[in-house]
Amino acid sequence: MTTHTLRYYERVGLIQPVGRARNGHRRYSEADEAWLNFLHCMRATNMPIREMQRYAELRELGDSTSLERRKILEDHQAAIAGQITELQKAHALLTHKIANYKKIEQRIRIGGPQTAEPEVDCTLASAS
Amino acid sequence: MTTHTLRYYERVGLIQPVGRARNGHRRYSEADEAWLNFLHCMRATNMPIREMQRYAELRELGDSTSLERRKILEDHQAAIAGQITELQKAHALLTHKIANYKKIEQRIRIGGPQTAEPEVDCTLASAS
DNA sequence: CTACATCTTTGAGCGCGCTCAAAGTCAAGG
DNA sequence: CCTTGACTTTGAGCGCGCTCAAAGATGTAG
Repeated sequence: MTTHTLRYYERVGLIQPVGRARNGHRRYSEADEAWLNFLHCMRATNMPIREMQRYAELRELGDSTSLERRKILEDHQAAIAGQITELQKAHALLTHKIANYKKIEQRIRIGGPQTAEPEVDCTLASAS
Repeated sequence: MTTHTLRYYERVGLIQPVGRARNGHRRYSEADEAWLNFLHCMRATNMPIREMQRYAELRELGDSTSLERRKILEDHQAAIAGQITELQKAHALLTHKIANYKKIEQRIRIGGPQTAEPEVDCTLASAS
């Protein structure tokens, strides 16, 4: 996380004005770091800034917002589950395509028939 | 996939000029659809357009580019694996945080002690 | 014949999430 | 005293991946 990003997060309200040293420099407490870590983790899993802003806002309001905050996290967790599924599908598809390329390379090396089993853009459905 | 996106992909060379009906309208063949499906799958897993362009370019050049194309796919597959790991970590973290929220809500309902076990921004390391 | 919908083209615009530039302040080292 | 360097501020700029607007051609229904 760059200083630029930290400033940006501060500007858009993701983090509250943080403590300063005597010279005016920012000093991040451990609590700040934990919160930043959490933010980073959410961003890394594609939570939009707007949603993080909403969450941060509720957090400022205290425990009474627990339910709403929990809903946000549950929704995001579901989104993550969906992403994992997508990624796993793609991963499997790539395994097939890579194997196919290995076959092609084999054919080229042995100077075999160049026309048999042409390359196919296998879809997820028919991942041959 | 919107028509806008299809046009865009054509413009940037991800798909070759496609067949037309007599009136000039585009007609996508099954091969076209398979390729688009593949592109969609790669985009959905965060392959940058530039990399897809590179791949498409190599594809136009035929089997002799097999090795390089395979490398691209292998790299992307590794990237996907990394993403899955990240997502799984976040998923686990959220499970903990959600459980914590449920506890808080419980405390609120029974009017219990409001100060015990304050909320914590659990990190990945210490996901309590 | 007249609407209306659906495609075509080109080029511009936009939302997101940073990322950087410019100018200034302060603290320590030589 | 002077330089170096790390921070500060504000506001502008950018790369990505679409997304849309405007104007025009063509086909189908009433």
